[in-house]
Amino acid sequence: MTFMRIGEKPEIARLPLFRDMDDAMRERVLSGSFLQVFPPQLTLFEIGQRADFLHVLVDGLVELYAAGDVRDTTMRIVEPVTSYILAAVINDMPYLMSARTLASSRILLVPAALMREVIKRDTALMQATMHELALGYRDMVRALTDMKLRQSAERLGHYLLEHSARHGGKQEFELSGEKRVLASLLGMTPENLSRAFGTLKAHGVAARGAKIRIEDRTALSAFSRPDPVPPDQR
Amino acid sequence: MTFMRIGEKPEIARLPLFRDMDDAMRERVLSGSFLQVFPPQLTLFEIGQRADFLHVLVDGLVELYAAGDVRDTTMRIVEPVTSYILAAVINDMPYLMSARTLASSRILLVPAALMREVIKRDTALMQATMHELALGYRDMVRALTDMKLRQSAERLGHYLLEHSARHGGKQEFELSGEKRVLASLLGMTPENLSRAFGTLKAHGVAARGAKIRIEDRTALSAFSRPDPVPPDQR
DNA sequence: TCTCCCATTTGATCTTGATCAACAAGGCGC
DNA sequence: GCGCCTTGTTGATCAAGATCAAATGGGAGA
Repeated sequence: MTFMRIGEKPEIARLPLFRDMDDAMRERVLSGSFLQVFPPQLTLFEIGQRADFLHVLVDGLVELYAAGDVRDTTMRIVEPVTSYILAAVINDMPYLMSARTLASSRILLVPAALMREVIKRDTALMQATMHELALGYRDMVRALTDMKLRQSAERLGHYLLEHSARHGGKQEFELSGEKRVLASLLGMTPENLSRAFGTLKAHGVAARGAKIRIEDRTALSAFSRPDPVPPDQR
Repeated sequence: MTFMRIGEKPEIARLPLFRDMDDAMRERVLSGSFLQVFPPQLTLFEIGQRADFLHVLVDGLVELYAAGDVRDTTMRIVEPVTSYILAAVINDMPYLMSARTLASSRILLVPAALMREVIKRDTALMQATMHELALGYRDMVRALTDMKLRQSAERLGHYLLEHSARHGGKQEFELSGEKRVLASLLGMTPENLSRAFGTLKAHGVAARGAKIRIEDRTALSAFSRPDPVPPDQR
């Protein structure tokens, strides 16, 4: 649990959330926050807790998941550099999801009360927060329709296309995180994820371990029926 | 298509979204908007369109739905008095859902550009918008976990408990809208919704047509496994 | 009041994905 | 290098929900 005051974090300042705000205000936020390193597989917070920090994943990998009585389900896999659980912080409400690190991670912890206070003073930050929440809302709308309208292999195909697009559109890339987590994110069992990869072989996807190659983007796209509305520009 | 300038709409002014803003600014928003009456089953807007108006349902019933190639799915049933599609308006992005009236409805149409302009000028409105979006985001998180973790009869049970709570906690109430729409909202077929009502008979729910009576709230709650986090206060 | 129409319900069967079981394949410590 | 433990894959069966088909029933209009 190494604590350290923040020095210069240009990547954080470049985040859409903090980009447009007043420099002095940003400095105030950052100097009131700490950058902390967490080992893999560590629970960062639990569902139901009062939101005490806004998190910004600087480096590593974090899983957000919700718990039922019987089993958990992965809601989101957070890659750097991204903030998360903004909604709970804004409204000073309990987390709806738990979080754990999937890899050793560097996370900026912004005290929720500080965040709320600065938001009230800095209009640019408030506007950025508003935009961020609207984008998050739209992501969730897409995730829900995905779950309701597509079947499992289609969901996987869709995920691979999006994931590839988010990482520079390369046709070859590596999955982030374990397949079991991906399966849970996509709302299926690990067994069925395997079978879904099998199905996608016939639709332009070559997979060996975590290495994925999209050999026929058109075919995959046709199979997984992309959203009618293109992804939001961020 | 009856257009009318708005006169006094205290219920709209009382909405969380508009409640705290400057009176003159609110007047500006309202006088730039129209209150319009729509017949039932009319499409209000289609997925993919640029968001041109923020909607506030004053009276009636509206369905928001997303379309796949094969079938549609209901995303939300909007009851008065509530605003909707705020996220698309804020970010000036295309709608992710289509909307249709389920009953004859009176809807306040606020031009999106006007809304965005006033938000920039009125901090209280911006803050209210931010809160609203955060709540909407949390609703979607709940909806997604609901879909991923509960099976169909449990989803129905959960819906009935929430619906009852939202309508003053009465143990007897009427469903809003047709059952086919409810089925789609809950991510099942109308046939299975019928069967789900059958299942719930053994868990404290009496249904005759659209009239529902929750005879044993404890049993129903135990069966449908409520969220670990209680519903957000609005 | 009587029909007709359409939403809903009920029943039978089919499909998808979950579960259970066993096996393969790496990666890591000793 | 060797075994061991975790992760992923494959196969067989099971359960939930979808689909197809047909019957019921309630309400609006004649």
